[in-house]
Order: sequence, then structure tokens, then C-alpha cells
Amino acid sequence: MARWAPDAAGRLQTAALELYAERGFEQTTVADIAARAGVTARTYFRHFIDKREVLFSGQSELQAFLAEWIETQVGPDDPMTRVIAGLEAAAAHFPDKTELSVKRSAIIASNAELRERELQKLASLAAVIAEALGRSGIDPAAARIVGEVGMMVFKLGYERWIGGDHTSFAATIRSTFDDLRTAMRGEGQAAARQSAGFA
Amino acid sequence: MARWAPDAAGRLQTAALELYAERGFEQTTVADIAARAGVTARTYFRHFIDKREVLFSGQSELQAFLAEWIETQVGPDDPMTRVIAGLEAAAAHFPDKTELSVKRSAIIASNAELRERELQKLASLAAVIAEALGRSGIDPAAARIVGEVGMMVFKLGYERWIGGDHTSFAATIRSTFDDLRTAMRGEGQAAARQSAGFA
DNA sequence: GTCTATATCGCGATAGAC
DNA sequence: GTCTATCGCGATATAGAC
Repeated sequence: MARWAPDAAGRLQTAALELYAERGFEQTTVADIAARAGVTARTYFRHFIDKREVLFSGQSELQAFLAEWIETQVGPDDPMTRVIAGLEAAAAHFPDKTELSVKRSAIIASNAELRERELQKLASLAAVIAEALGRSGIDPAAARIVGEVGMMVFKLGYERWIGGDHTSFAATIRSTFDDLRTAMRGEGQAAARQSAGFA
Repeated sequence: MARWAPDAAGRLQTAALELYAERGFEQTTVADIAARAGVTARTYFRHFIDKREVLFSGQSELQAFLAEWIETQVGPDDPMTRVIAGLEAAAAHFPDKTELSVKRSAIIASNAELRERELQKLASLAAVIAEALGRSGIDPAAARIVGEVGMMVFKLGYERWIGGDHTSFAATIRSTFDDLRTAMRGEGQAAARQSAGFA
């Protein structure tokens, strides 16, 4: 028999999610989490850099998938189209929406520090998209913008998906992007100004 | 004579900026900052919730200005146009780019915790824009999207302004938005797919 | 795994402003 | 007198060093 129970990281994640849900993030100490997972606080910090990070694994898989997808596409489509298609593909591979994922979102929403970490992860997603586009030969400034837009669509789409109805994540991404395009298009005054020679 | 030197908060901000620039954020303790400002660490925490917050005042003025501006506009322009115009107006009221503001940006860029806080402030800006639009009768979902876009334009524009050439902040905001519109419009494949019935 | 720095916050006291 | 800014002390937990 092994000296330690396997998958300490997994047990820590489960313990943390449970405790954060039960008592709230601030009322939970890292020592509590470690105890429930059957390890010491020191071991916790070997697996996760800080108290927040337990809730944000998975992010790196998404980033890797997207970067790979963006760089291996060969079509003549423009960067924005390519990134949104990549997000839809990634969304199709997402695990189903479970009670736990909803709970996780609620925990994050309830605490400022956790919301900050989530934003940092999203910023990192934007950077990954921009870098992948850059490696595909897209101009860096344009890549930066498209990375930000892609990230925003993912953020709003995820939010809608978790909070909402029963549509698939991929479909939610698509409709979010459509709504964004509509908002950007502008009507009346805006259209007039634009056709008057804006860019 | 007053019992305490006035403007403790201001002295704390100055001291913090100096020390963060001299030794770096992590190498500076709150006690150091307080000492240089002539108060105790306990007093520091009465003015700023945590070690990072000293670098992010000013944000609330921007938010108040924008909310006010958005709600008092009367033109028939669509929300996106209104928000960008508001950002340009706010940018026109910004203090000049000084050595200190550049230094402040460099400090923030050099530390992950500070970048997280900056993102949180920007998220709060997006929320403020969305709420102001909501109070102006705009549909909440559309307001949310426009808030996010406005925030992004501000973020990218500020970054370009601080990092770049000699253009005014307002002009930088405008050209950033133009670039965003160009990226969103999409060419070739994207245009074809769109006219094939996407939105 | 142990040791430690320090960020953060609660509490009670103090002194001047109004 | 009440209000407000500050101090000083003490406690706890995160996070990094050794």
C-alpha cells in the first residue's frame, strides 16, 4: 500500500470547494482545508500557490487547447472569426454544467479576492490568444485587441451559461458574440458618423 | 496647531509610490510606508483597505464622472457611441502624463497582485458604465456588453497612451476604438459568413 | 516539516475639533 | 458632550524561508 493516499491535489480541491461553500471563503483557513484532505498546510502550498488558486485549475487546459486550435487553423478567415470559432470548439469540450460548477461560480462571485483572481485568469487567456495569433503572423496590436475581445466573449458567455437557461455553452458563446457585434455596429447617429469617414 | 499633520492619506500615497519604486512592491512593508508618512501601520489600514489600494485612488473620480456624463447625455446616439464619447470626455480631463504616472504603471506591471487589483478596478468601471446605461433605459444585457467594451477601450487606450508616443489620451481612446471596430468588422471569410445569415 | 515575517484587523484609550 | 483621527497593543493566518 502506498505511503500516502493518492491525488492529494484532487482531495484538496474537493475539500476547499466544500468548505468554501459551507462556511464561506474568509471563514475557512488553509489549515482547515488541509486537515479535511488529510495533509498539512505545508502540503497545500506545495500544490497551490495560495488560498485562492484551488478554485482555478482547469484554466490551463483551456488555454492550451485554444492556443493549439488557433495556430493549427488554416482557413483564410480573419483573426476575430478564427478566435470565436476556437472558443466554440473549446466550449464543446467543456464538462457539463454541474451543481458543483454552479456552486463554484457562486463562491467566486461572493468574494472580492476570488473575483480578482478570476479576472487575472481571464487576462491570461486574452494574452494566450494574442500570442497564438501573433505566432500565426497576425499583427501584434490587432492580435492584442482580438485577444481581449475573445476573452470578453468567453467571460460573458460563461456567465450566461452558468446563470441561465439550458442552451449549450458553445451556442451561448456564439449568441454572445452576435450580441456584441450588434452592440458594436451601432445605429442612427453612430452609423452616420461612421459613414462620414471614421476608419 | 492641529494635533496631526494634515492629509495623512496623501502623504501615505506619496510615500508608498516612492518606496514601491525604490525597492519594489514586495520588498516594501506597510510599516515602512507608514513610517515615511509619519504615522503608524494601524493608521495606514484606516485609510486603505490593504497594501495595494494606495495605488488605486483616483479611480472613483473617473467612475463618478463617467456615470454622470452617460446619464445626462440627451442625444439620440446609441449606447456604444455614447460611452466612447464619455470616455473621450473623461480622458480630456485627465491629468497630464507625468513621470510619476509612468512610474506608477511600471510598478503595477511588475507585480501580479497589483495587476489583479487593476483588473478589479477596471471590472468595476465596466459595471459602473453598465449601471449608468441601465438607468438611462438601456436593456441590461446590452448595457453589460457595452460596459465591457467601454472598459476594454479604456484599458487598451490607457496602456497605449502611457507606453507610447505623444498623442493626447482622448485621441488615443478614439483610435483604439476605431481599431476595435476594424477588428470586429472582419473581412473575407467572416464577411461572407455574416452575410450568409449570422446575426 | 519547522520557523518566521508581516499583512490585517479588533479593541480601548487619547486628544483636539465642533 | 460628541465626533473623528490616531495610537498602541495584541491576535491570527497567509506565505515564504530554511
